Amino acid sequence: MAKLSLNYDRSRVPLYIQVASVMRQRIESGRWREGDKISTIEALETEFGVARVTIRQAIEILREEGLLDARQGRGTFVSGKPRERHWLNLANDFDAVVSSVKNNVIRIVHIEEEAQPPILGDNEGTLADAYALLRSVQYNGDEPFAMVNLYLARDLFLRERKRFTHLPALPRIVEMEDVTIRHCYQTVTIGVADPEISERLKIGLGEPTADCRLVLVDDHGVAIYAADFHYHRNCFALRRDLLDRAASGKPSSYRRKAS
Amino acid sequence: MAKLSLNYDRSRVPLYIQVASVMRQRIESGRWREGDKISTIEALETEFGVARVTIRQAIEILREEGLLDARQGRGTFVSGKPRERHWLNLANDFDAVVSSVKNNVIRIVHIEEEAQPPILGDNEGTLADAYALLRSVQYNGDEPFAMVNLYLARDLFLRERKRFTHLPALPRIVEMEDVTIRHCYQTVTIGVADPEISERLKIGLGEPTADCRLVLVDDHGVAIYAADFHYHRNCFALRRDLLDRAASGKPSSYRRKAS
DNA sequence: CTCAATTTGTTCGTATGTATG
DNA sequence: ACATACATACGAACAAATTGA
Repeated sequence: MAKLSLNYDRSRVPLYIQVASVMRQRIESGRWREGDKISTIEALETEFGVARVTIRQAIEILREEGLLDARQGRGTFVSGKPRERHWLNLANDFDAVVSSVKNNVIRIVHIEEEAQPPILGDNEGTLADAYALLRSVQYNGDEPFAMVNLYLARDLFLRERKRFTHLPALPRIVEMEDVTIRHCYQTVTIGVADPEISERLKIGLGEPTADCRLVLVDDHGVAIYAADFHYHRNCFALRRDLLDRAASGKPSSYRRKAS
Repeated sequence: MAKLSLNYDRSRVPLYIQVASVMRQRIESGRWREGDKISTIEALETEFGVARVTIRQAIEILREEGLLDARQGRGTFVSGKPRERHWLNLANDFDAVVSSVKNNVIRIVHIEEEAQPPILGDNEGTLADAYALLRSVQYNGDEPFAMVNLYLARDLFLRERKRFTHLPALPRIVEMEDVTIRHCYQTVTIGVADPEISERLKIGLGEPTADCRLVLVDDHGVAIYAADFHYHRNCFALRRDLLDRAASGKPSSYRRKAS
């Protein structure tokens, strides 16, 4: 492996933190299993191309996290696994989105009844006349795992102000008989925590998040609902079977179509 | 906004880099538009709760990236946007995956004909007898944007060793008449760059990546193909319309089902 | 039991980076 | 621009614990 010091310029993050990240990854991925003795400090020194102290600093970080246990004269051992990750599975169809949201424990932390409109992408419909902004945090027990900025068409918001300020908006919108949802655009990207997200999710500024945008477009082409879900990166996963067309009538297995 | 110094403990990343991340985000998101004069250093000092020099260091980073232009006596201006992001749209069905892979410019960088088997998830089928490991890098022009570790059932690999060592494997597997693909499991998570990825994608160690795992299971329940795609986070996006059931016969709009 | 090899723990000196006021 | 304090990183030497011959 090339010297890390060369890669160092690329990231500006302190070296020992970079090394710790990689080691944590090795434990998570199972490459280093619980109970294993990991390479000696000297070996890691060579592998990563950094000084002894730097390796020790990285080990110290993981020791504080309970992942490593270093014993003088014996070696360094894997003493635990990171908390289970990726327990949140992003819904893969509209019904699943609605029902997953329905059971969420949310806390509305900020409301603007007359907010700046959201910035819409190319194919995300046209803006409504006005929007309300509802900012909420979603909890799993005590742990915040997502922050949501929801731009809700103001006329819809005003119809049930009380309700929208306390409960998830999506199920209510679906219930409205005079609202037809034509499209539900979903975009998943990787973002970084701004001060607001950092504060709400208790993560570091600039740390990555899974950003999931959901835009509902009605039969007039208007984006009546535009929400940005910022998920804690550790809980986020999206799983699907690209060949599961049970609902679509397509064959559930694949053979070549033509020669 | 709370003092940044308070959040600092959470991330261990140098303060001025955190500040730079937030400023970059503001430019990307359009909150600071090109040509705009941004707040004075004094105002930023107050807003972020950090020292003057720290703000200046952050501005210097963005100046090197061509995003900001500081003029003595006038102020600091937004002078550009980050390179267009999220140009890569992850395929949403199996055919799209195959055809997107088909046109990829890849370079195989490492081969193990008898590799350790991959670690499979709960519902990703059973292991084949043996696997070959093919590591490749995908390019967009000169820019590497993804690194792939592909575990390919060894019997398949041996059938066309030459071909598999030069061209994307997936299209070839689909062509094989005696291979039936029953499932194509896809899992998207956020990972971090290990030394290998860091080196291949020219990004910093520990920086986030979009990790997309693809597992093909045949009609015997065997995982004949297990690939981990590690995408550069800036190019990655997943876009879909959760109500687009054109192919499925479901209604293409949504009204409530029952009272 | 002792010795040597191995491995982590500790300390020094030096240079540079980060952050404040 | 300066003075100050602390963090990061290197290399090297030595101390202490463990292991096995």
